[in-house]
Amino acid sequence: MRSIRSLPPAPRSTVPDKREAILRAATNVFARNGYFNSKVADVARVAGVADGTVYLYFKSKEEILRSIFERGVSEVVAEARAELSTLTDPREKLRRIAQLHLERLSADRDLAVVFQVELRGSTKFMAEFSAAGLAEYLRLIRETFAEGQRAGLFRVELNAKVVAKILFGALDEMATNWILSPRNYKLAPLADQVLDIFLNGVTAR
Amino acid sequence: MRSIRSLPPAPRSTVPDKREAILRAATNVFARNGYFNSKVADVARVAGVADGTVYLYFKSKEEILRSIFERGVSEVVAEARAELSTLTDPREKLRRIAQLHLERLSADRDLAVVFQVELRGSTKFMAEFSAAGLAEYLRLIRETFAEGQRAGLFRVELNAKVVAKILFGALDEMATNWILSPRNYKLAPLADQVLDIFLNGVTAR
DNA sequence: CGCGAATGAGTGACGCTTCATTCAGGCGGG
DNA sequence: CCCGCCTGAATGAAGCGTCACTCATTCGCG
Repeated sequence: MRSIRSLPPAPRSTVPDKREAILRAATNVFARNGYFNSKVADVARVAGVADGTVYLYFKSKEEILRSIFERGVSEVVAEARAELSTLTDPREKLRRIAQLHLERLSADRDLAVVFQVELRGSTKFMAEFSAAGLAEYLRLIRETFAEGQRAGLFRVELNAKVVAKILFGALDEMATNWILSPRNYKLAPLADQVLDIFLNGVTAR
Repeated sequence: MRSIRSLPPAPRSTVPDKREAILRAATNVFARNGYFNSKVADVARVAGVADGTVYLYFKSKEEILRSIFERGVSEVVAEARAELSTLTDPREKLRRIAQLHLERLSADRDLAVVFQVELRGSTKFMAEFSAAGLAEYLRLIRETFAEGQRAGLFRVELNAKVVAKILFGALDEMATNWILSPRNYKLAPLADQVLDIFLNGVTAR
């Protein structure tokens, strides 16, 4: 295991918002070492605060992870809903969802690692993830698809729930592969390739 | 955290192959509590052996997880290759791959949890997983798809790598959702629904 | 009786969390 | 205008429970 010590602590004076600094640091440390292998002391060092300070802002190590997760989900869902209101064609909506999904993950690789890998690392977090954010996200996809079915664009015999999972799963796999790959390619353009195949598969003829 | 103590230890005499018993027990315990929250002592109790005995068969706790993973992957790839040799149509081959994928996971829920959740819980295991088994599995899908492209069945402009990831991702999401769902539905039939949409999306017209 | 397999209590390290102490800066009285 | 008081934020050393792993001892079979 590589030591975290190689990273210099952030200078004391440049950290105005401690809570924010701790969340950032934690995202970085968790992404590098994994949640269970990360020490609260590492997070504190990278954040430029003392160990004890972490506990002025978070009840426990676990709550730090939960906070990273909650903020990420609420931001992305809000952004997606806002963007979608400007579009009418369900096909364009789905395309925009896919683009946002991959754009957002590729914009912050550390956050992406936490979401794609660390959050999946225990049934407990997974269940939470599933119950809270993922469920709502899948619902967004499902409803958009159903809208397209009613408009006669998509095959009506398809189960919207299953379809939503297929699209999400395909995007999720793109993201996970991108994180694990040593190659340095662009993630976002894959959204269009996925949508191309997906729309072809579900379009009514 | 729920105690493991509620499970009675297996009777001493009924455990002929200790290594096998430990692997089974570990799959069960890891699936219930997560790898990092599981104690070697729990695994030993469920396996019906003493703590120390675990170390006669495995170098470390981590090696137990690795062994579960290696056996699972090698079995499934071997089975898939054998089955595929009896088929000629690439479309049928892909369908069979998808069916096997979901059938195998639904046949052993504990194993499925370890594969879908626990194995993803650290970039380290993920990277290993990716390098070893998953890469080969994706290659199998990709080559089968490319075969169909050469035969004029599938759209030649599609990137076979991306297509393989889409199919895998969709199946993977079905599996993960099934594990996390409290509902008790059949996983395997979803393979056909996924393939239906997938083939529709990639077929040359 | 001998020997390899199995045991499980012990150990040492580790890391989350606590809390007695320090520090910084706003405020009021002289 | 200055100074010392007070408050709450910040500190970081250490307590304390937890667990992976070890090894001296026992077991049981041939």
